[in-house]
Amino acid sequence: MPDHDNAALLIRQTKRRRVDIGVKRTVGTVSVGFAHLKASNFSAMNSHGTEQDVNCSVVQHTDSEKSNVLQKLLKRANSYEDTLVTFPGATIISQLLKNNLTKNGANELGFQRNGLSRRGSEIHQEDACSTSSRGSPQECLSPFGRPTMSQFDIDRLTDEHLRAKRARVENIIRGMSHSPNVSHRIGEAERDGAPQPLSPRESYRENKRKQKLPQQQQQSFQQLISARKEQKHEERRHLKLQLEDMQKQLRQLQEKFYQIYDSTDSENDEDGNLSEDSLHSDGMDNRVSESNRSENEMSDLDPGHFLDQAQALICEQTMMTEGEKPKRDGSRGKVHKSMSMHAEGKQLAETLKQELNTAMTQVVDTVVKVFAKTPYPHSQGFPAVQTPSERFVVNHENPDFHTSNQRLQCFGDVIIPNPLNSFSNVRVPNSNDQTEALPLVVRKNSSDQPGTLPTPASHHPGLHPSPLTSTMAFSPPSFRHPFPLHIMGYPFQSPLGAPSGPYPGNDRVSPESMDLSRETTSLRTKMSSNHLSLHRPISPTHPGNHESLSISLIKSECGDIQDMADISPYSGSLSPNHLKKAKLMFFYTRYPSSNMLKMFFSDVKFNRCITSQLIKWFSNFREFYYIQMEKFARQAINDGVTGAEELTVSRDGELYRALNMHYNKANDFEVPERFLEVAQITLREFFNAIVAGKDVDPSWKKAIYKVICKLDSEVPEIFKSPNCLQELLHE
DNA sequence: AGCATTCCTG
DNA sequence: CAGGAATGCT
Repeated sequence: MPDHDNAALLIRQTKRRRVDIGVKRTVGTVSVGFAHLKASNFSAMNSHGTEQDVNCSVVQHTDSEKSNVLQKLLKRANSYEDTLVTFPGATIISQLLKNNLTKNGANELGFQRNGLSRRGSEIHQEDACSTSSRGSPQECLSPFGRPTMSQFDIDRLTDEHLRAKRARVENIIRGMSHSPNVSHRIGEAERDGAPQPLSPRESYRENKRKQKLPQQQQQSFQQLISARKEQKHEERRHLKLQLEDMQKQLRQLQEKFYQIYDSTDSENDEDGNLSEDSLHSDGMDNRVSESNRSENEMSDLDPGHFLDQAQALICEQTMMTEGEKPKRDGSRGKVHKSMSMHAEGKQLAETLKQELNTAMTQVVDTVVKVFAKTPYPHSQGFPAVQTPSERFVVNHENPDFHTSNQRLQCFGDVIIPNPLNSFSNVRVPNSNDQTEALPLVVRKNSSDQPGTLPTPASHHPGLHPSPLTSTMAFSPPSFRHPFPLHIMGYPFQSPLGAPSGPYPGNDRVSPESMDLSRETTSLRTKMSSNHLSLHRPISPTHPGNHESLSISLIKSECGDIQDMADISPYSGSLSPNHLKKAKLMFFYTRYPSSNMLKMFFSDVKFNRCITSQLIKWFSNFREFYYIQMEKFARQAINDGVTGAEELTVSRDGELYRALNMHYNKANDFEVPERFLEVAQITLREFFNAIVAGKDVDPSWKKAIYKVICKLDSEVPEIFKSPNCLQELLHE
């Protein structure tokens, strides 16, 4: 929204206003200029608002969602079938498939809502499945539901598909909401009987297209619509007829099927072996009774569903479909058992087995090809043709069952039906594979853990391609410790602090610079990543020159190449201990002059870069300090504090804890009392200013800064010693 | 122009 | 904490 933008711009502009107190930081003198003082709005409090963003939506997988996931799979599996080639001799299942298609078309209203023939198209499959997710979820449960189709069917469906697509595109492009009764989503308009409200964006698009559409085209479009409606009605009648026909055939097939399996079951039972088939003889009987359904119930069974039942019977996994459907004692049951049917049924069973097997193989091939990135040899690696019963026996006994299920999780929202577990020889990701994303950034060893300096193993190979890294990667472990020191340009130093190694001329060596055990290594990280990875590789012929080369790189980056021969490894950069020292100094001085810094960091070879960095440090310190002050002042106001006198800064207070955590994280330095006083003054200044409403002034902090900058106290002399950290922290 | 400082961002 | 932008002083 424009208002938002303007507001943001305004905020930014006001924030951009400096709060420059104009402290001139020349030697020892502190002068305060007021003329140009400006202040800015503080936005520190905004950080509280981020909690609202932590509104994580927890995805809970309910059963219904699981079934949805299952249907997603099935949708995909159905679409995969479109890529399958026609199986030679696929007579029965082909017929089932064809009938299935027509039946779906007749049953699902969604199929007709475009007024176009979309049989066999992926869109239709999507519609059917998505619709069935609301109504009868079982319709799309099996990827084997339509495992094959004849070439004629494919051609016809493809043609219809193309026609449907073309017509639909025409509809969308030409006719979008020309008539109030014709929305661009015709199906919705027809179902709801009212045009869908359009978003402004959509209406904009429509207007654009409206202008380009002549009046005549609108009329012709309406004619087209009505014509297609008629076509649709006719098609619906035709489909109903087809459906009835198909249902008859289906019933016959079911009867034959059950008769066959009844006979084979009895045969198997005779030899005493409880084969998988025999185990389901009871279930068979149940299904036989189910074959006596009413027409309406039969319409809920598509051929794919029928095949699912067959699989379920064989593998003792009822495919969950029947349980949800109320069983009726059909009064029109017709169970014919004749010997001629028996022979015919056996042939039917064999054909069914082969069909199932072939379909399974094809589906699996397709699915695996789609899912597994690494292609595996087509039709290789599969066991010899098995009977469906052999193939489906597996699940509840298969030792690989659980791993297979786990493996399925690798497919995300796609779940492969259990029969596919038998593809244990297919190379798909399993539970032993890497399923979680590895962190791209290896967590650095904290220097809070003494002696755990980064080891070569912790380096991501892609992040540190420098020859140094690779060199060190082959160093013996005992050599690892000085590694970061070399990178940083630190001398290889004995723990006693005496300079050693190839730096005889180092008179500025300070032991504290070696005290890396506690400090964080941000600087080291930066240096190692910038100056080693991004710059010229070290010449392999000069393996011992890492340090000096690094130093030179660092120095040249600072634009100060003077006195290269006299470079101390310290002078090139500020160490983490320097930072620590600066933080401790902040307890005494908030506005140190550059000269003061030079005095207190005498072990540093100053140049513009170093000076700026040190000044920047203190600027950052102040920033944090004032942010905390304002935050706590506002918090006190919100808590009902009325007088600044109530505000105190004590060592057990939250404010002190925050400050101490920032400047004295290790808590190994005794914060001077004076700092508490200054902090309390600062806090009260903020409090009073806010209470007085001065914070409406963009430069309201200038007065506070002016006050605080005068409260600097003398930094103890011990800070001038390069060894001050040891002396301070170990007494 | 150079520098210091604040503010913002990552 | 550093980099960069903006700003203002000298």
